[in-house]
Amino acid sequence: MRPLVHPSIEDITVEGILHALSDPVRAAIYAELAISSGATCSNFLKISDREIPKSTLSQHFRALREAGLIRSERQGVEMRNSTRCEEINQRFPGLVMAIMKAHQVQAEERMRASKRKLAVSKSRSG
Amino acid sequence: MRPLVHPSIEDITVEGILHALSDPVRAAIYAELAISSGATCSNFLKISDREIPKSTLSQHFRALREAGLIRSERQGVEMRNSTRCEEINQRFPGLVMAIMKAHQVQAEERMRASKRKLAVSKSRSG
DNA sequence: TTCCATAGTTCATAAGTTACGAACTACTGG
DNA sequence: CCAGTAGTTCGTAACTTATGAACTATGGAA
Repeated sequence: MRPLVHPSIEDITVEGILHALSDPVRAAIYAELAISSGATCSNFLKISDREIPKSTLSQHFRALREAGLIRSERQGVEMRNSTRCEEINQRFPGLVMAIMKAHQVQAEERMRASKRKLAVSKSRSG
Repeated sequence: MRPLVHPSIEDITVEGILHALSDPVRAAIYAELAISSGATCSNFLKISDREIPKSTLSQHFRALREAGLIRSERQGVEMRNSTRCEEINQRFPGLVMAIMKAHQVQAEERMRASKRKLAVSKSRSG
């Protein structure tokens, strides 16, 4: 089994970061990790109402890791993941924060939209 | 020929923006447009020392347009392109600016790196 | 008009990327 | 050593992207 690859800070690219975070599942994983550092992969088998197969999840973690966004370390039988946000923020100040903030804005909008929709369907049926 | 698609501001997604700007050619086009608004597609047939086939370029413009990053308008025989940065900045404050800034940091680093390399090869040969 | 040139789009397809089930490896406790 | 849990790898099907060739759209000249 090949060892985990973590790019050194100067090998991290903007393209890589953007690509990694342009996937909604990976963005959600990253956001969650930013809050609760040290989570394992299988903590995310269910994310935002979707079941993710574990092989897919493994690939998502690899993508985040090889883009330089997270660090993964084996701890016994499981994997502890944490963000590399301080490092990245030093190299690309404000980048990751702006992206996370935008994702949050969007999540809030979607929540509002789904509430509106629910209200409309209730008023139609009732 | 199907008409140009420009998403309305509320249909623009963070995923879409990140994906569009995760390609170095598209990021370069966008950066250039941010400075010199109104450029045409064929202004970019050569970008950062690379020849881009015009069909490929057309697809890149479509990607930027459908992600909501640029607006394209036919003007006579050509297409005038401009960024939608004010709109986007209203919805996702700071996002696009942070990305552009990061791309710039990286471009500067690469320039420094290539200069160092050149100096090394000169000192070896001389 | 008709024809030509310029600017860009579309289409077919080849090349590359991603998703996911099945089979694997790695570690732990009994 | 075995069983169980956590995660990885591999094969392949599905999707995406790049590009040449053929097309559309527009404007000007004959």
